[in-house]
Amino acid sequence: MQTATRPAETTPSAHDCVYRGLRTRIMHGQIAPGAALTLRGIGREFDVSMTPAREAVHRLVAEGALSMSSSGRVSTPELSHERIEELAALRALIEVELASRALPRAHMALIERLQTINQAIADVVSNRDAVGYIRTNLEFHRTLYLRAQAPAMLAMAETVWLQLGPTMRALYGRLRRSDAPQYHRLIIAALKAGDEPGLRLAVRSDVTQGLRMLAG
Amino acid sequence: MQTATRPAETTPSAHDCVYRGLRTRIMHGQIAPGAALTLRGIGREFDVSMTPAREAVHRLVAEGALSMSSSGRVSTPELSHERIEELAALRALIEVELASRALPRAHMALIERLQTINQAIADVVSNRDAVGYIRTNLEFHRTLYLRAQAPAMLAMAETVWLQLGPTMRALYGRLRRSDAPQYHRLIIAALKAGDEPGLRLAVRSDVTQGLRMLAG
DNA sequence: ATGGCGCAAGTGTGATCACAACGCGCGGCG
DNA sequence: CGCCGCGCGTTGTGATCACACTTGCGCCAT
Repeated sequence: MQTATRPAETTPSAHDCVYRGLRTRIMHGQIAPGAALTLRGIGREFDVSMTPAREAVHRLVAEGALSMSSSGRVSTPELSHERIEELAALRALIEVELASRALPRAHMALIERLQTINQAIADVVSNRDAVGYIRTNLEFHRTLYLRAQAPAMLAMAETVWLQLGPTMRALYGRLRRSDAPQYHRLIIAALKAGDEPGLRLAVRSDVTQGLRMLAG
Repeated sequence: MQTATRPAETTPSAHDCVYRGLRTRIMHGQIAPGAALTLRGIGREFDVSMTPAREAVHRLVAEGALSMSSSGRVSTPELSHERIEELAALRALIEVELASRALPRAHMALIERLQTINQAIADVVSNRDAVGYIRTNLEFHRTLYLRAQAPAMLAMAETVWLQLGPTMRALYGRLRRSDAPQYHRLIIAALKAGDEPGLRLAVRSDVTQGLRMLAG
């Protein structure tokens, strides 16, 4: 089965390829909550055997991105309100810290890139593109947090994003279209002003605003 | 990641058994940093084939408990000072929140159990039992945080403990023996008094005190 | 004696197979 | 007409095997 393409000199291990593919799909909300997955189906889709598919699925289950029934059947989880509230609180805790650490290192080039991404968000919002909205919104946050130089914290934040992925799409349906970049502008303003309390409040508000209606 | 699920009457799968065995060993500091592991060796030790051993190892690598070289060789990681500082900050963020959420639900039976565990800590400390100290100390924190009714946060905290596991033992060697339960007593006192700011400070101090000397 | 080279043992990866458990649908019975 | 039981297809699990790659050790040439 490993006959098709081997162009690169570095070996991109199959299970990692499957893992990344599924991971971005889940994080971007391309899989509905409650959807079932099968190892053979995944293997067929990615042109690998069951072994790499099983490893990728187990890894995602371990990270909370997928849930596994007692019989081993795998599906995307449907989160309870309590769990959504918890994950929102975790986002607030970690991302406020990441933003605070990124603040002293945020120079003008970063702020301009954030503004560019924010414009892209406005575009996908006007196009009713749910997946594009989630992806671009996460890109905004990741771009800011990369400046914090805190890989372990960023990994934790991405794990939380991953767990919230499938429900994000459901959230998008109820979300008012126009208020998407509202707190993003506050974040950018606080970055420009070097206002740390304002930045913390803006990030916390941005993270909490959408999730509150799902949890409450 | 989810440790709360009961296996019920079903036979626990082999890879999960290997995973839990390795996980507790790593978290308790029973494996030195930099030690190498082989899939066939693990399989031989747990009397399973390579397949469950590989899954368990990959899962631990995904959680940051083990590190994998470019050739796929697996060993326990040796953390940099920056990473230790990050993980300590994460502990502070998450565990302070967990303690704060546990405070309104903490009744007398819980406080008594914490005092019992604290006495056990004093015992193992006097016996120079590093592994026992780490295990009992984690039991103290877990017992408190279980009252927060926040499984996602607790899972995050345990992931951080897991990553710090191999270096915890190295920390224990430099640690003053007598000051171990010092902040624990402050935690218990704050719980008794219902003093939330005091509790937050005590937990933050307890989490940060030992790790600061490793990171700085 | 020492440094480079090649072979052999060992390791991770992925495919395939045998097996047990679960789910679902069909058919018979009340 | 409805309900229960059973059999087949499907799924996850774990063992085994073939293969590519790394590693480390010994041997030969300088």
